[in-house]
Amino acid sequence: MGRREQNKIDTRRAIADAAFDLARSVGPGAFTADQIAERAGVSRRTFFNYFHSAEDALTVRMDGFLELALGVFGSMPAGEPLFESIIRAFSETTRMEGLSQHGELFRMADTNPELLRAQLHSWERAEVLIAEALRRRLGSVTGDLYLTALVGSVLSCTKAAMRDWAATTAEDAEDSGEQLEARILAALTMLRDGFSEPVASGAPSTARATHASPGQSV
Amino acid sequence: MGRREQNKIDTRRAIADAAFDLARSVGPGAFTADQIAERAGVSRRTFFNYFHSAEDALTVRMDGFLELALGVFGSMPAGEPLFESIIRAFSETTRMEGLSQHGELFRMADTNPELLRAQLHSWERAEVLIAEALRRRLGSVTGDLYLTALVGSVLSCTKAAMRDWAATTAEDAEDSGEQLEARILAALTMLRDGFSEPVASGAPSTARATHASPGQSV
DNA sequence: GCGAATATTTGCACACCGTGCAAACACAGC
DNA sequence: GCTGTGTTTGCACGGTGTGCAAATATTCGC
Repeated sequence: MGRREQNKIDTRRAIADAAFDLARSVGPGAFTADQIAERAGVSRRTFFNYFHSAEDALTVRMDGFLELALGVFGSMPAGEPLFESIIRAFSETTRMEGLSQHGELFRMADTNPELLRAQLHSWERAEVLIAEALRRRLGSVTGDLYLTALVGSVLSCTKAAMRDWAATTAEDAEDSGEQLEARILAALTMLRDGFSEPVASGAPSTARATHASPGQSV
Repeated sequence: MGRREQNKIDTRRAIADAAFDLARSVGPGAFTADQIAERAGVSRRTFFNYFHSAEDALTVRMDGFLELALGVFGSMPAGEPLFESIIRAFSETTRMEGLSQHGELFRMADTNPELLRAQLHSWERAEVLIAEALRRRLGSVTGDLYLTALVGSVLSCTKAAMRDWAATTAEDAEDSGEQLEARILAALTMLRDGFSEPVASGAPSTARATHASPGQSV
């Protein structure tokens, strides 16, 4: 990798880290682009070369999660039932590092509309990318509506799982990753089963529905 | 209704209309808050009393659609199968007036990130409201994750339907409303059936799956 | 290594944004 | 009318986001 590429990656990371540190210490929305730039050791102008706004610098991690999921999905065997691949792609992605930061960022969005919007945009971008990947996999037999509705629903369920996880799981829990994985699995299973019956709430992770239902041989 | 209330409603509408007119004539993102205010006959400061940004003034119609859907849903018989109510609530809402503007706004979002974010935020707000309504209806037997995943998926499907509709349907088509209704019905039916088999694409609206499947007696 | 070509960073300028504040104004109720 | 309350307005101010050109860093051919 050339010097140029590496420098850009480093700079981007430095800015994102500075933004996250600031958000953590003074709260989201309570700091300026200048402060981020200063802490990252770049000029204000350079900050805006990398991100459109302070909040955008906080979606790098979320983007990373979704890109990783997309990558994992791409490496699934093509013959595997569709929902199998989807579920495994997202639940395996929970084994990535730095997951607790995601929870923190999710919670921050509750008190900061701009950050929420930036995160929603991040999901939206992922939706487009995943829809494209899925189209390549399924070919042109499927309708656009089917494809986009499916991808949107999958991401909505994943989002709901992460929200629930962020809201209920202690930040430094030992089994944080497993907690998230269980919720993603649960939500996507509900989706595959058409939300047919309401699922009792309360303590999650017990009696997870893992029974691989028949059919689903897309 | 008192003078005060009526004035606020009028002002809000005047601003929203001014914003929409401007977006239509010069394009989204190509006008300032000052211009909206001037056209609406209020001061710049007053504009910001009503909306946080120029783009926010363009989500009033979308908010209206979603609030209307929520209202329709609330008036459904409580004993009706859940998906019946949901599908009817959204598809009946397509009979509202001014639907073509929604299509226009959807398309505008393709070229304007800020508008897209504002619209995503609008859907997000609706998601929260609908989840609350659903919780009141279903009681506390359902888990939070089930509820939020369901609502998110339903709205994702509706969103996908509107996107497809906005992209493929002529703005001034006579049967524009029916076109949208058919797509919403199709997408929500896919969801209810767990996206079990890929649906062939191409010309929509023929052979719509209307068969009321058994079960679903939530 | 050296210099030309190319990419990135930086400072500057500028229009615009979003909000606190207090005065002016409009409406409601008595 | 007169008073209390809610709304609009102008003003000021710090912050945002971007075009531009000069300065700086990296790459590549030689």
